[in-house]
Order: sequence, then structure tokens, then C-alpha cells
Amino acid sequence: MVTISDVAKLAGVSVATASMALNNKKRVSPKTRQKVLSAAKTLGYIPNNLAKSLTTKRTGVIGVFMAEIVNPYHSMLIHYIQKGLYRRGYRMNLGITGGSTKLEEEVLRDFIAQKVDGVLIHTTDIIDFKFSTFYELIRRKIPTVLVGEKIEGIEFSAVEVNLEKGSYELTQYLINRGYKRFLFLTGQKSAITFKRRIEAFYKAMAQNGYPVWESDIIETHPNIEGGYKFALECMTRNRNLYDVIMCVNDYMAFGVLEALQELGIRVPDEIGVVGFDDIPFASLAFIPLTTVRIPIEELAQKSVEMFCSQLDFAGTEVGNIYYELVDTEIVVRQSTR
Amino acid sequence: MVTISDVAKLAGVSVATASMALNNKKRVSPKTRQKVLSAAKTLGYIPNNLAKSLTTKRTGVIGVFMAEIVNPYHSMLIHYIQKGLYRRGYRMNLGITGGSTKLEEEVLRDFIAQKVDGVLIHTTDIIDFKFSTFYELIRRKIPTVLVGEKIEGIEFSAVEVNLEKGSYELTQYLINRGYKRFLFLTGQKSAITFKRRIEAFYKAMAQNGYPVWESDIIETHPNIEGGYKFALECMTRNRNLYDVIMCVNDYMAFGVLEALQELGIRVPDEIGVVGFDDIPFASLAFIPLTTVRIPIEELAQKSVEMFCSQLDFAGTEVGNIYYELVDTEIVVRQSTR
DNA sequence: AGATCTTTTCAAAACGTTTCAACGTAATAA
DNA sequence: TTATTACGTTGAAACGTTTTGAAAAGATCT
Repeated sequence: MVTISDVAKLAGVSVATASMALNNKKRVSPKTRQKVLSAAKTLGYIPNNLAKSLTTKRTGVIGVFMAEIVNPYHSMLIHYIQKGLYRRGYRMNLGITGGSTKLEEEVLRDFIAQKVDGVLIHTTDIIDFKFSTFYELIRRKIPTVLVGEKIEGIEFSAVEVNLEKGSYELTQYLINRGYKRFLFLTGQKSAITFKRRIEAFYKAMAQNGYPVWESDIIETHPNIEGGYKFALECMTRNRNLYDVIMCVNDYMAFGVLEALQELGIRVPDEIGVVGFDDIPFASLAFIPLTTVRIPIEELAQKSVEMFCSQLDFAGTEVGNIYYELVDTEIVVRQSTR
Repeated sequence: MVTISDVAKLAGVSVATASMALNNKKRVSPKTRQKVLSAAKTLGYIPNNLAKSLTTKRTGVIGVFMAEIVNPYHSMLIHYIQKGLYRRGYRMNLGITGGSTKLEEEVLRDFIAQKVDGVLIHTTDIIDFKFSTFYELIRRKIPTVLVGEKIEGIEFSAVEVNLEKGSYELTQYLINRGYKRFLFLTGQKSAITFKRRIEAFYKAMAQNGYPVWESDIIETHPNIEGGYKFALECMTRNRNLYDVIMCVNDYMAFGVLEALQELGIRVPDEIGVVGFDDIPFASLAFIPLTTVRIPIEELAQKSVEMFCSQLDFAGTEVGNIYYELVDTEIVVRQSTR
């Protein structure tokens, strides 16, 4: 409503001068700057970022691609990313896909339409990878960092979590503790992140000469409800089929624990349960959860850092490609014997 | 990089026609529309929303004001709000203040600068209410809904949670159960939300003839860590001073439970602990938490709905002011006797 | 074949900024 | 005093859209 030309008029200078004064450019004298600043103040001037960004070709906003937000693993990751970006003078535009294939494309398109200065993609949340969508980012030379995992066959910088190692070690640990009959509870098998972990699980099992049946790997919603519903149904039917249930995240494991309690199945005496992520609640659950810790804060920090060092080269050719690996760690609590 | 005029050129029409074709306006013939659409496709055209919004004076984005995001109460609220907005064709711009006074102003200013079409403010998160900041919203006729609580003396639509009732009833319930010596753990006392609940607590205590000392109301960070640290320190010193600890949210109560467990103080035998919010994890904690349920989804839905009906009147005078109250409910579990 | 009406297309203005070349003007140097 | 430099200021173009009033082109009717 009140534009820079109003400010200029009141201050008795040209629009150009007003602009320079408001943006702390040096070419304007202290006297006029003061006039402009006070004019802006009395009018309650707030610049129009749309117009600003349109000319400067810079929004100061970076898009963050996530599937969801209520699982503490996600909200913590977002929290730390936001903090890091904010400290460096960037704002965050959170794109939430809700695990919908259609939205995945839409979110990315929207980032481009909104002219974000860069993109952080929580790769782990990608359900359906469409090359063409991601290729747009490259074509437009939009600085991008993949958070969580890299993508084969496409050149993005990435901070990867060593999920294979985590999954492998956890399986091995359970085998060492005498568990034999595994149930693996996962989200959509097609998602990169789950595929990687399932493969590591297979590998550990195979190396120990343990058989794995297709039907031991179950696909459901990777959240409390998904875990709860499945465990309730499955355990009602075949109570003694399994030794241990491996869940693809803690959140899911909580649901499983709840269902088991309801059925009067004792953990860890009758059956073991493990999660993944090590969210803060894992240690506070009514049966403290054995799980694999992902260093969320480190992941976020490194991602933002990598993103910024990539930005420094913006304009310079294609920009360098960086890669980093962060490690996981098994955390043993009371949900396994 | 590829603009609408590129599309127009390739399609052999004017920019104006291209625009109409791309936006499904009716004044263009099917034949040309097809030409334009396919030109857009082959060029990989994605419109520039900055330019678009600059002319249309509409961004389709609405700003959501929150203090944080990792407490599930917040992340769930955001989740449902986002869902509601998305379904109605709006995108969300999440402004996170981190409980910083400086950022509160900045976030709101930023919403205005970004030309959001409206604002949803989680009032509960406001630490330091500055009239002037909020007045800007009114001055600019930006549709606004307060989520959680209204603000006295300023005319905004609001969906309020009946915190007084919740706090009062919870206190009364505890008194009825024989608790006498209360410790009230809160965030910044100056924040509206905490003030309301403290007053209700006072009222219930007074009506039962129970004394409340200033020192029984403790201010600390309203999160796990805050609860943990305080409880650890306080209980180490005066183990038998209190009967029951009332926390201003569940998150904080978890910290308290953790500290008490570490000190070997048994809940609920030696001391009771209650929270507020009833986040999903409350029932899953190692000591299931007695708390007050806030109907998060309902709160979010009503807020978005109210927001939209306000939008319908945008331009029409100042817009109507709506108000609604949602009720809480005590949930008794095992952290109290 | 005109006249009239409807549909389709277009040129130009507008949105609110920043930036840059050019222009004064004041200060300094010769 | 004049020539040179440095400093401040400005008008105008540019950013990529949408919108609108008017022109052009097609239909329809006499």
C-alpha cells in the first residue's frame, strides 16, 4: 500500500536515492539517508519482497523438501536446518509432500516457481523418484543438497547417512543375541531409503545362514498407527511366529509396542522390538527402545554447511559436487534381551 | 530463464494470448491454446510466481506464526493446519520465532514483506506482545486468525482453547485426589497462555483454601530439558516438599519424569506429575501421563475454516470478526494416584 | 455483399523494486 | 582561475507477469 515512491516523495528525493538509502548503499550522503529513513519510519514502510526479488533475482529463501513433520525425527531435522539457515541469513520454505507422489513433483515445481535460491531435499522422503523433476533443478543450476542419501546416476551434492551400516550392524547384533525369526516392518519398499536398509538386512542374514522369506518383510505406513495396526493384526493371528520385530523407524516401533502390550505379549521376554532414528522419546517409552541413532543435528548442520559452500560458487560454472557420510550408532535399551 | 515470451514466440502468438492460454482463461481458441500449451511443455516453462503475484496482488501463501516445531503439540498443529490450507488451495509459509522477542517482530514483518494473503498466529507462542507489530496487520487489512487464544484489546478473529477451564479442572481434580502441596512448572510467566493457566490454578487453590507461595510457581524452559534440569535440581534439594508437580505441557512433564526416575523418586507413589496437551506420546511414556487434552485437530480445522470464511469477505470493508471456543478434557493415567 | 454480432488476438500499461549511465555540484589540484 | 576528480543524485530501463480496451478476424443474418 505504501511504496518506496511514497517514501521518496515524503523525503523529497528520487526513488533511486530512496532505494539506495534504505539498502545501506554507500553512494548516498548521511543527511539524505537520515531523511529517507525517517520518512520510511513515519509511513510504516515495509518493502515488497516480490518486486525486490524480481529485480535482484534473489529471494533469500531456500526450499526444504520433506514428507512430513510430526515424526520427531523430521521435526528435529527441520528445526536444526531452519536454525542453520537462519543464522546464515536465509529463510526456509517448507514443502511437505505427505508421501504423495503427485505432491512430490508439485513441491519441487513450486520451489522453482517461487524462485528459491536453493533446495535441500530430504531424499529419504522420496517415494517415487522421477528423473525429469529433479533434472529441472540441474537445468536451472539451482544449488541443491540431498539430505540423508544420495541418488545414483544424478549429480547432486549430498550428506548421506550410513544406513547400510546401521541396518547391518543392528541385524548382526540381534543375531548375536540369539534372535532367529525376524519380522521386518517397513514403509514403501520402493523408496530408496527402505530399499537400502532391507538389502543390508538381507546381507547380514545371509552371511549368518539365516533364511528370509518375502512374507517376513511387511510394507505399511511408517508411523505409530501403521505399526500399531499391523502388529495387532499379525500377532493376533500368529503369536509365536517371530522372535523379534525390526521397525524402520522408532515411531513405528512405538505403535508395535503399544499393540503388543494390549495383547499381553511381553517385551522383551516373549519378543524383541527395535526401531531406527533414536528420537528423544525412544528412551522415555514405557519400554525403552533399542534402536539405531541417526545424528540428526550433525546431519542438519553438515547439510546446511555444504549447501552454503555450494552457494559460494553459484554462477561459477556448474558448482562443485560435495559428498559426506555421517555414521550411525546402535543404542541398546530394554526392548531386546 | 525461459519466460512466457519465449513460449509466446515459439507458439507464434503474443504474450497476452500465451498468458490467457496458460491460465485457462476463456478468451482463447482451443487451437491456439493447444499450441501454447505444447510450446510451454517443450520449453519446460515454469511461471515466475514473483512476477505473477506482483501483478495479481495475490500469492496464495498464508503465513503461520509459531514458536517452534519439535514439540509434537506444535508439529501436529502445523500438520493439520497445512493440510487444511492445502486442501483449499493455499500454501503455508511457516515463521518460527524460537521464542525470541526480536524474531516475533521479524517474522510478522516478513509475512507482510512476502505479501502473504493472510496470517494464522499461534497466539500461545507469543512471548512479548507488541501492539504496534500486530497493528500493522490490521492497518493493512490482512486477514488474520489467532489460533489458541484471543488477545484482549485488539480485534482479531480467534479460535480459543478453554485453558482456564482445563487448568482449573485439573487442579480441582488433583485436590480431590488428596494432593496438597503443589509445584507449578511453567514457561515465561509473562506469556498470555501461561498467565491464564496460572490464574486458573490460583483460583482453584484459593477456592479450596489452599495457600500458594510465589516460590511454588517456577519459570523455566517449557520443554523436556527445562523440566529435566529443574526437577533434578529441585528434588535433590528438597525431596519431600511437594506432593505433585503440574507442568505446563506434556513435553516438560517428560523431562520431570526422567529426572525423578534418575533420583529414584517413585511416581505416582511418592509424588504425582501432570502435563498439558495430551500429545500421542503421553500414553506411551514409561509412566503414562495424566494430562489435559487439547483437541489439536479440531483447533487446526476450525482455525483454517474461520480463516477462509474471513477471506470471503476480503475487500468487503474490514471483514467480520469471528470467535470460537474449543474445550479441553482431563485424561487420567498413571502418573497420579 | 453488406451489416451486425461474436470470438479471438494483441499492444501497452501496470505491479514495486533495483541498477546503471549520465549529470550536476562540490572539493581538490594545478 | 581553470582543469580534474570525487561525490550525490536522478531518470529510465529492466525484471516477468496479468489485464484491459481496442483492433482484427470470423460467423451469422438479411
